[in-house]
Amino acid sequence: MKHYETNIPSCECEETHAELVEKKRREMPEENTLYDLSDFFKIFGDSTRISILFAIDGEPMCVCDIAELLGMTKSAVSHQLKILRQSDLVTYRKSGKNVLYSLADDHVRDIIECALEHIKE
Amino acid sequence: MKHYETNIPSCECEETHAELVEKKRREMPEENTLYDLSDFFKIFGDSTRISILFAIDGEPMCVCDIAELLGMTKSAVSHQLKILRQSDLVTYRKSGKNVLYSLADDHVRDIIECALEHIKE
DNA sequence: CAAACAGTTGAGCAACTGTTCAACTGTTTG
DNA sequence: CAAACAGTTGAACAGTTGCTCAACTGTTTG
Repeated sequence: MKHYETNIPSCECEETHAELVEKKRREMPEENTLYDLSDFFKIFGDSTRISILFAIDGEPMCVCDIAELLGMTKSAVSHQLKILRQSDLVTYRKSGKNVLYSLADDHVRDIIECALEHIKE
Repeated sequence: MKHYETNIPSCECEETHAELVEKKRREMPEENTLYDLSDFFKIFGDSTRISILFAIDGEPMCVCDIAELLGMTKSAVSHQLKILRQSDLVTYRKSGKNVLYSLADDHVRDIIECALEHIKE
């Protein structure tokens, strides 16, 4: 669509597209980075896990209490906590019969905050 | 399980848990906010969509070129673009046979940047 | 106008995901 | 020690999701 200068228009167009694609290809992040990014967002892409993160924000909570707070079974909560644990988004410490979960770091809060701002529009 | 007023200690513990749960319940965001948040993150939780967002960052691209860049069919890309359109994360304008997609706003960049920082640790 | 191309769309399918259920471990307490 | 409770785990099932395929619309170009 650009550069019809001399005579071969459709060809020029092809070139332009190819060039743009090549430029973009060089600018793209590594494939692994893209997978890491989407995997990271995937964790937050479930309302149960988001709820758990809010629940344990500030003060740690045990599985039993989280389950009651969210109106879910301990099993369901535990399964989700496992995923959050494996992603290093939460930490835990045992306290007698209970296991107290807390947010791993402030970064988690930041990202949720960042998204909350986008949503409120 | 509650209000054994006078003498039983384990009951005290129950009370504490119930109080914590109630406190947390008051601090939790509205249910709809939690769904909105997770729905929002869900969009980013797919490597194809993340790739598309990176692709159209800076300079707009047509569906055909995005497809070539990512090594996917136009159909697959179009399906994902529809989702991104419905979430207001991208905008588009027609240009002859082509449809040029771009990022809807800088907010999108911010959030991805925010997550990228968390990942690099 | 017809052929070629860009893009969209709906149905169908395979893969994935979240919850439930039941069985299990480990700690506390009578 | 046994009962009760907190938590974890794997299998199974239902719901969701992303890609493919084929058919379609709309624009350009010979």
